[in-house]
Amino acid sequence: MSRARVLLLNSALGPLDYRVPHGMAVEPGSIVLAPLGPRQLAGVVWEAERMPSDAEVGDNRLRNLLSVYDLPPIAAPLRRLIEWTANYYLAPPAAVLRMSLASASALEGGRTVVEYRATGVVPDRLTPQRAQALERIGERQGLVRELAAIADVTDAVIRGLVKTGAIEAVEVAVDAPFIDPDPSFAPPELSPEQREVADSIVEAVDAHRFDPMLLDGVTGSGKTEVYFEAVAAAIRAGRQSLILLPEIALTEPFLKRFEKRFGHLPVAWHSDLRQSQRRRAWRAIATGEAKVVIGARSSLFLPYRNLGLIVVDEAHETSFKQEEGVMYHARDVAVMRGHFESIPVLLASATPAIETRQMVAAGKYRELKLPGRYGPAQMPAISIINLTQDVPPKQRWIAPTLVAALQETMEKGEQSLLFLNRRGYAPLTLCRTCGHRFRCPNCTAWMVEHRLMARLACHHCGHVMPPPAACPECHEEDSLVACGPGVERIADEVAAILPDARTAVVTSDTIWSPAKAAEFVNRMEAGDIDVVIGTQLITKGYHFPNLTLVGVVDADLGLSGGDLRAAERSFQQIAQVAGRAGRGAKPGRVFLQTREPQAPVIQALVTGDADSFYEAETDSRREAGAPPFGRYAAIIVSAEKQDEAVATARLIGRSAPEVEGMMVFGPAPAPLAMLRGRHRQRLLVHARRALDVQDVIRGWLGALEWPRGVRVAVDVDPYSFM
DNA sequence: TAGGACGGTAAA
DNA sequence: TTACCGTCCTAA
Repeated sequence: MSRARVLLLNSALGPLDYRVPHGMAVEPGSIVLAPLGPRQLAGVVWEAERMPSDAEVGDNRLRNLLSVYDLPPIAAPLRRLIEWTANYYLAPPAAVLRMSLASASALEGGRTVVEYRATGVVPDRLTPQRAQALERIGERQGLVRELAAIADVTDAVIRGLVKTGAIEAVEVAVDAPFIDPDPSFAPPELSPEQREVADSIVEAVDAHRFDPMLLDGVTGSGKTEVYFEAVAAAIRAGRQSLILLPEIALTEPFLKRFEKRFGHLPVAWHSDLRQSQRRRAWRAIATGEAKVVIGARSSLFLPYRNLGLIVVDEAHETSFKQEEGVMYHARDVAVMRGHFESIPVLLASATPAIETRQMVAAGKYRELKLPGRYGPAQMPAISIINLTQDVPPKQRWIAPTLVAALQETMEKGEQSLLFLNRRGYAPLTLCRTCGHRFRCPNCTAWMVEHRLMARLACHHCGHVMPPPAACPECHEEDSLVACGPGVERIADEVAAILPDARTAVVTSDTIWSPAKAAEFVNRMEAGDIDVVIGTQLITKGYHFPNLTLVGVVDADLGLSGGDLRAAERSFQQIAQVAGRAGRGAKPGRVFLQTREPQAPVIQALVTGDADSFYEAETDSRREAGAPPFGRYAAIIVSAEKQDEAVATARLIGRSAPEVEGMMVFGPAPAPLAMLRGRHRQRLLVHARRALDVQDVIRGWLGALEWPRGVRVAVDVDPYSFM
């Protein structure tokens, strides 16, 4: 009797054992359909010794597997990655597996239609109509309606012929195949330095060995062109490449660059794919048809048939950290996948994370440096606007110096960018009469005014309401005032300063699809926009040669959060947005508006001395035992009833084990004490690096029980402390 | 007594 | 997670 351990697509369940019926062949990795109670569920056969089950079930109680899907099995390196991810991030293995089998419909097969063609069989009764049909159809194949049209007979005649066997049905795949990118389509001219770096990556691809690398070069130094050479090498070697990007809404310019280099588009993978696109992409990835995949972080777990290279572009981006469900960091998991697959992993960034720099310093990652900007472009000059001296007028946020710079730039026919990482018109609305503030009913957050949509919106749960005419508290009319600036308000200010300027607001509210991104890029390139006002969405990957002025409206904003990465993130964000200026032949200027000109971040940006800033940041992390020198894990308890959340959090706090090298802080109400209608409490675990803190937490929480409806999530290596 | 809401539990 | 079952309550 043959039994198989199966990991089903049900996160609440561990692995279950099944009987393999006679005539069915399975191996570890086989994708199978299994009965579960009254239902049927897909799953993957696993090595029993690697996936312990909590209760052994006797042979007599096993049920038969129903079928094996006609798909390549999940290969061992991916199975190891799924195990590693589940173990490291304290997630159910099935939850990780679900990311690999991301499309239920893809398992069933590609979409097909039934077409018809002649078989050569002559029907018993060959009526004139039938004879005419067979003669005219000849070798042709098509839908019934099409054949009837060709033969100039009715559908019924064709169907009659099908019945007699003179015409047969054939299933035809409707999904058009993806066209392979051509590695030799338009190779770039690389500088000698770029060529050297590219060759070094290509060598690693050809050697098919695990080789984590940091590709470090200022914005505009041509990192993309360089790693495209490695992608070309992988295509030539017949292997697949995965390029991970942080945001997919703005991949449009990236896709264009790819198409220019390789002649065809890559296969895209992100959460906004339609079901049919998802199915088609998944199958192409699993069969090896997709040679290059551009994807959001979830593309990391897909079952590539023969992966040869992973690139993590803008690797410093914190959006690679998944903040719900399986809370993994795509950058780190990418390196693990490279390890299991024995392939190179390239982390590309102009502003690498301290964690990544430390891996280089420790000799774990190799560093490849691109020295300067490519071609004639120079790095922009960065200057400070001290907001305590160069004061904007009341209810305005752009200082006179920056106003003058905007005017000059526009007069020269060049483009400007104002950066403010705040969506909407104003972050807070209050009543002048009674002081009432508009709060989200589901979250600990203010309702943000969006004039373009004529709504107040919560940025955490999506709750919206029309802007009220009167205060709901004191019923005073026309008493509501907008407090503070958002990008929409800055756009109004620009319109007041430069009445002739053509402006564009670029945020996730205005650029929510690849088509919108393309439209914006086209308008920008055509010179139809003078001033762009944007959030961090604009910091990523755009290349506008005529953009010569960047103004950072509030350079201090990123420091307010106060979490351990605030200064670093602030530096990265401003350095990235500054990098949008002067990417063509014309030199760029950058102004930082700040109230703290002496802050280390600001000084590092102005002097260009990033190294000492990073050194100081790294030292302070080392002293605090913060990542990457020590580790954190957050335990987030949430429930609809506040007392249940508090009680469970206290129970967890009380039960914390005494472990050498580990400290537990809290519980305390989370900064976002209420989110989407759930009350939240947090505990923070700090551990020294060598401690297997996951194992401790597993044992600790595993021994506890809490009421239904209370959720306890563990965020290993947290990035958000909200 | 039928039917609905709720909570607990099994699923191999 | 989902389906099912038992318990308890209410309306008829």
